[in-house]
Amino acid sequence: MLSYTPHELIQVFPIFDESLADFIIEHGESKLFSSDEVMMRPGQFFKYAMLIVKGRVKLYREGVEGEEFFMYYLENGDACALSMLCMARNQSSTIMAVSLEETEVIMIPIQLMDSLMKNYPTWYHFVIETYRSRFEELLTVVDHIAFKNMDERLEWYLKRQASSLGNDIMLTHQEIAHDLNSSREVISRLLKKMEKNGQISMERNTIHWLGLN
Amino acid sequence: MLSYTPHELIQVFPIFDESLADFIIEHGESKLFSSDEVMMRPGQFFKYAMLIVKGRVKLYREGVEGEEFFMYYLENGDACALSMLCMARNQSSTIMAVSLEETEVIMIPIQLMDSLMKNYPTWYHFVIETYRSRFEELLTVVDHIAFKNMDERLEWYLKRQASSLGNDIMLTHQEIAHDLNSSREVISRLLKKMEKNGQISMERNTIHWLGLN
DNA sequence: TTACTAAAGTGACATATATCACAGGAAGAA
DNA sequence: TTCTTCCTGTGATATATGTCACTTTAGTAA
Repeated sequence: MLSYTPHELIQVFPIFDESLADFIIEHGESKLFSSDEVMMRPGQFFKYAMLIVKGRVKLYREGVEGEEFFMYYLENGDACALSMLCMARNQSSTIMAVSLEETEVIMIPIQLMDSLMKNYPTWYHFVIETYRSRFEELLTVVDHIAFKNMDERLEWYLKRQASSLGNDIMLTHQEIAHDLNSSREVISRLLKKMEKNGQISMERNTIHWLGLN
Repeated sequence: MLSYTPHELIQVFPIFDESLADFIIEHGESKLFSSDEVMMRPGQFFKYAMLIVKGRVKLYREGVEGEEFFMYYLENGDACALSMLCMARNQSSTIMAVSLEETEVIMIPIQLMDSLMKNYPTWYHFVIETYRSRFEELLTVVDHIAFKNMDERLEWYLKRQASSLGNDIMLTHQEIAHDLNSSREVISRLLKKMEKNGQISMERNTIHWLGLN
């Protein structure tokens, strides 16, 4: 039993209708993650679908030697597509999800999925839309690593950060390098170029996206 | 009205139950693609979900300058996850699907999706499984281009080809290079190495996967 | 057979990115 | 303040891959 009102829920998940909201409030469980908690880790087996009510979650792929590769953020109104793949055989999905801020999540037990699907058309619309948007996001990720050089990838990365977290991007060069599976020096040099081009300005620990193009 | 018997359909799509098979036979449309036909192209808007009954389809991503990047094959029993994203706004999804052999497809008009979802639980299981498997496949694709060097990617590529098309891989170095968005010379050299390592043997137009590791 | 074409092999060089080594500077701790 | 640590800048060099130029080979058509 959740402590939201249907109205509150619908504000975050506009696709939901009243009856679906009621059902979720009745049967969902609430969970609060503090900042920098690991919410999902490689090899984990999921018993819940997770809906993000508030906060921000970073999803990234881990390489066998501990490399990281940033994929996307989940924010309020999003669901974790991967947690919905929970019914999958317990294949070790090497994906990591980490909260970047305090994050409020609704957990929906997997046993309820079938009944939700059957009885709440808006639920499956929501699920399909979740898959669709993540799928498309993944495709653009593939595009960038398959076809683009690091300078363009960095630019795209910063653009995404800016649109999600605001124009003051509080990340070190090292962190950006991690996310792009590159090295700090390379990123520093490319950032320098972008600064000369007037696309960004830099401070210690922060990059200001000037968003001129 | 399709010319399959429910039994035939269920053989190809084992997850289907009798009533779903009946429904699809009654309302689906059949389409035959000959070899090397473009089945889906960038920017296309879909009015059908496509199920592959027979044949083989190659899905690849196209870069802005005409580069190619192989993603996966669809075979009998598969559905095109992307065609199921049809309800999506008409965003130009820059993906290409080309038949590699004569390919038999069932087309399900998009208007039927809601009713299928609602009335046939096995249908949404099928849809979810389609998404899930393609999503996972995409994730491993991301892994490889993000973390691996060309030699490992080539090896993985050949392994996938072998498991899908058999151990005699009838592709030229040029074609492989295209699929990996690399260049022929690089692929030739790496193949030479693999031959020395005893992983493959080579003939003109064909690579024999020896599958020793 | 001969001629032609597509596929494959190979050396030389170009480029992007990774790596190493180190220096300077800013922020925080003592 | 001084010390220390972390962030950033930068040159030198290594490596993987891409590109160019050319040769060799295998199959095919005449």
